[in-house]
Amino acid sequence: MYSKEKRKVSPSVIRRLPKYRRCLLELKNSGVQRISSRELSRITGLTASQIRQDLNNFGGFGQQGYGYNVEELFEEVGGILGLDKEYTVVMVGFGNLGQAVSNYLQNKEGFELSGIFDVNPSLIGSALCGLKVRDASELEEYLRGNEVDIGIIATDKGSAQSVADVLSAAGVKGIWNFAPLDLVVPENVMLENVHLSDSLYTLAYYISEHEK
Amino acid sequence: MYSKEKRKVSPSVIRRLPKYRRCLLELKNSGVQRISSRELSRITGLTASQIRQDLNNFGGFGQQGYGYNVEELFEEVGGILGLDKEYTVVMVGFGNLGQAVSNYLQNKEGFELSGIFDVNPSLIGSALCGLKVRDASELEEYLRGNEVDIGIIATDKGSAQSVADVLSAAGVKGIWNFAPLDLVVPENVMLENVHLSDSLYTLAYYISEHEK
DNA sequence: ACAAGTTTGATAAAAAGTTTAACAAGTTAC
DNA sequence: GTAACTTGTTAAACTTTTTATCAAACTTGT
Repeated sequence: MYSKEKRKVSPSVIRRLPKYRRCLLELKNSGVQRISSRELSRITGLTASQIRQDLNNFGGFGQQGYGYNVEELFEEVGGILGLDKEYTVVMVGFGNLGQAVSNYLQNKEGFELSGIFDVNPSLIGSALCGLKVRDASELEEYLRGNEVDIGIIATDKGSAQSVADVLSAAGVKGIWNFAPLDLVVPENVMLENVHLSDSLYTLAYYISEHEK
Repeated sequence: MYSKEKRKVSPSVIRRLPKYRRCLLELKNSGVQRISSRELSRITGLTASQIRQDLNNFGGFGQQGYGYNVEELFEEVGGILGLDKEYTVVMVGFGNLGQAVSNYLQNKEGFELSGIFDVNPSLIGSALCGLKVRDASELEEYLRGNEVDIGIIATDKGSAQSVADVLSAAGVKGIWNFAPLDLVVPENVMLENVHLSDSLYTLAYYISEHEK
């Protein structure tokens, strides 16, 4: 087994990977078997050169004179993104957003929701998404007994950091944070934020900027 | 009225503005009246130089020897983001995510949800978020009779582009898209995406990258 | 009113990141 | 076998982003 140099791949490239994958899935579903960077360029709006260079960060998946095999490349990109693995997930905070995201996860392969936690007594005990909602105070104990890869935080702002601390201490590998603040986590815990307010405000900025 | 040069401000700066605002709000709520870029640096983790330069893209809000007035700067940043205006919003797609986002908007000042649309017969007619859910086929007509600034798309992938077309044709200023695809919109319509899958996959990437 | 200390706004320099261009070498297809 | 095609790779160009610096302006305390 040869170990490839661990050069860091730029964030811009990483953020384009899901788009490539989405695009390849559509091609695959349409029965297309091969695709050239030129064609992909036409479809995605990116330059062919950029597409080739992006993919080459991870290896040479194409063949001169032929292009890329759609199905193979789709799998490769999935592998790069870590989607060939199975992740165990807990949801902390089961308000509207937590419920929506939990539901969303039900249809996602590779991400298995194993526990749901909330502080609201009227939610605790109810069975939703096929799981019983547990009291948030049981989170720490639950994590001791169950290996969890990803913790999702959909609590309010006030509780989020302490939840993040508990999750981090328990050894989760990543946190998907929906609470509107900047969490502090150990550097071995990967943090990905979905800041709805920031996104909406950015939109408001561009709207009002555009009107000038 | 003097018109400032319309130099384009970099995206990185724009994406930091909501963070500044969040931070300033906390300071304001804590009763802090003045703040220097040095202090802000300590709190946010950004460099003082960068903070000053970010703010100076929009004007000189500080005063030498003093720093910034917290409340004033908070308002200024809000103004830059366009949060001093009122936006009329419609939600298209009222599944789990649409409901969660609608609920989220209820507590947001400046964004008034005026219409909710879905195709699901079991939802249509029901009153949620204080509004009656309308049949999605009425969207076009509704937009003719009501001025709407922002359209939120929380439909499935298949319907999203046609909804975007209807919204764009009706003259909305911005689209907040939650559907997992890249919409094509006229350049006078601002588009902001919240791609949950992309975000989750990015997290998966960094988790599996980190394990190597 | 003054001097010492503070802090901004602005400019310039440096660094980092990203995109594009170009082409040799390998493949395909006829 | 040859013409057309397309990748992987390198290098260059470009853009963006960050950091450093300092004169000018203000505050504060005496």
